Amino acid sequence: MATIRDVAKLAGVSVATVSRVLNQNGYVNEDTEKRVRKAIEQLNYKPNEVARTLFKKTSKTIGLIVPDISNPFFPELVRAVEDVMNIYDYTVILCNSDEKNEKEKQYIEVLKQKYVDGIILTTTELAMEEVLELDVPVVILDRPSMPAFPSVVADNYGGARLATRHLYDIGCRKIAHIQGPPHVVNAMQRFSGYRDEMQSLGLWDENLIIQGNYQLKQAKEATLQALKEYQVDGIFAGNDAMAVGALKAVQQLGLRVPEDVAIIGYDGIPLTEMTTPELSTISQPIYEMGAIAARILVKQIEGKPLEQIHYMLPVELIERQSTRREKR
Amino acid sequence: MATIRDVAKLAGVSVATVSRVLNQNGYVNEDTEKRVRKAIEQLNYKPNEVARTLFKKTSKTIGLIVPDISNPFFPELVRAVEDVMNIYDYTVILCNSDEKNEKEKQYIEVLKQKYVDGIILTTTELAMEEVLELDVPVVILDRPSMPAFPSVVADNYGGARLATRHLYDIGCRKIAHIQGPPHVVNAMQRFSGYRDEMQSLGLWDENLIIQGNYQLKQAKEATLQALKEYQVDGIFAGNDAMAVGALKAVQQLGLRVPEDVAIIGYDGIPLTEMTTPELSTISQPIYEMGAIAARILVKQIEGKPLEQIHYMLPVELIERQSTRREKR
DNA sequence: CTGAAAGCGCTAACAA
DNA sequence: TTGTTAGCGCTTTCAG
Repeated sequence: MATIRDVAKLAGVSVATVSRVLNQNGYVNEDTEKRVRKAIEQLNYKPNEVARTLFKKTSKTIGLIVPDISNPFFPELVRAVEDVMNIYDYTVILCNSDEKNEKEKQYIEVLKQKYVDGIILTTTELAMEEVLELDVPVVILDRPSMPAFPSVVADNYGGARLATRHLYDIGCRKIAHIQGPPHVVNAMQRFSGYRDEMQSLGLWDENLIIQGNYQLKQAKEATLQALKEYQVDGIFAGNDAMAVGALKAVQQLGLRVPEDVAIIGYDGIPLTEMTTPELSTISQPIYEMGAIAARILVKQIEGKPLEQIHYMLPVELIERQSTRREKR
Repeated sequence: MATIRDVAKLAGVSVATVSRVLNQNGYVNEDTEKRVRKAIEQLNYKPNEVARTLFKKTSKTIGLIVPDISNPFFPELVRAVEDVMNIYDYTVILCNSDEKNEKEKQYIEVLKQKYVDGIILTTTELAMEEVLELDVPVVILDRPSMPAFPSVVADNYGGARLATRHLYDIGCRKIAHIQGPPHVVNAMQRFSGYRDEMQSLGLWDENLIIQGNYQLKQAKEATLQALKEYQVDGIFAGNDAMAVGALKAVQQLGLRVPEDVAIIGYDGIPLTEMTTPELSTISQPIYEMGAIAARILVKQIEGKPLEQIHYMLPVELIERQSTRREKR
């Protein structure tokens, strides 16, 4: 590995001069510049990023903390972040927190020690103070929590009302909701949307709430249980995985989807097109959420003003077979 | 951010001494050590990783290059790598190559400049030379290609034979194969397994080969086409996504799965449990593959000998509804 | 057992 | 326009 000294020696100039041409910074004679560039070429010299980082305290690296990349909601989000950061020559360190406060803190510590230029955080668990005392730019993604930071989220409340209303529109009157984990903010927002819509339709009934934890399996069991005790003709699941669980439960009981029970999920992950029947869902602009988060992080890093601090992206009803009935 | 100088000053010792207690390296008087530790505590001092990296040329960071994290095969693999590296205090930089040589080269360049301690590579496209002249440890994951490097792969050939044989065992005689992209080594190995098994069963027929590209959509179209032209009673898809495509095609033609056409996929991603009927598949130990790759990378980094260079992990037949018929 | 000093590879004043 | 110099924060000889 050639260093800047080697280049300087070969070109017959000082390292300062080489640094100047490297960073297009300060004046340098045209001829000298040519010589330097030739030397760089010859030695195939690439500046050492670590040394640069040590001096400039900026690493062209960001940290991305997600609960669990193997949860099918996150890969697309991560991909979007990576794509955009890549454009701006940033590299991303991926961290899986499992929503554990302990792991998050640890990661943040490590990231700081590595001089990351910013952090994108997808989590709710993190105690405010921890993040507040961070001296790097932060963007909160997907799970709204701290108004103090820029954030990118989707319209969970509105989406939930939309889903509930859709089930109503196709004729459902006993609409159950499989709820996500209570400590996850977006799950609670979806619940609120469901509740408000049900109340305004005059259909609200506490017995229609099914406890889920965003996992297929648990949702299936809970739905099985619920369906035995209570009659329902529509299910709005808090995410797509749970919608699949509900689908399996309904089918296992010998009921038809959508004729006997209509089902709609939430998130719009690719999986929803793979079931039979295909699942209706509220689709979030996952890729766009990640991309915007990345872009506003870069803006912050570059010290540019954000024209908007909190992004709430619209969601969209995707109507598929699992809710396709005659409208009344 | 406190530096080692601050600690030294507060403890009334030289930085060298502080460094010694930090790295348990060299002798230091017990009392002195106590004073130093107290100072560290008081200032909440954390050594600056970047400075350390510059000096030691080791960053406690590795690069992980995958084709595309949003392809459902990779999240679990990535998760495994992250989990294991985390245990050894390494951090992972995630890179999506899209199997593009250009992007891979670029990433490798960047990773080298950041002094990563090692690279895990999931790709076939990379020209040998590029990687060969890397001076950091490398592990090839999932896609066998270069015997020069340690690798972790699954038994693609054996798995394909197993799948084909399974379809035969449940009574299929016209067994089609949806092939993965020709430039992907593991797709070709699976094809070989299929071909050899079919030949040894005396069922080989070139017309039964369907061209796929590992994508659901394309596989569905191709299968639709194939089914119209040729009668088949079993389909072995080169991966699970294509198996879903095949499933959709078969269902669209009004045929029953598994009665008319049995289907088996490959990979064993969670998705296979979510379809109706649930898909039989050849399950690869995805998490384990990632974990082993990470472990042997660490071993290499630490300069320890590998007891084995090439790992070929066994696969497993998972029998689900899509092939559940009476055996004959 | 401890400190002084050199240097990892780069950048940024400050002079010249 | 260019070179000299002093660090960024850490580790490691080498003396003492």
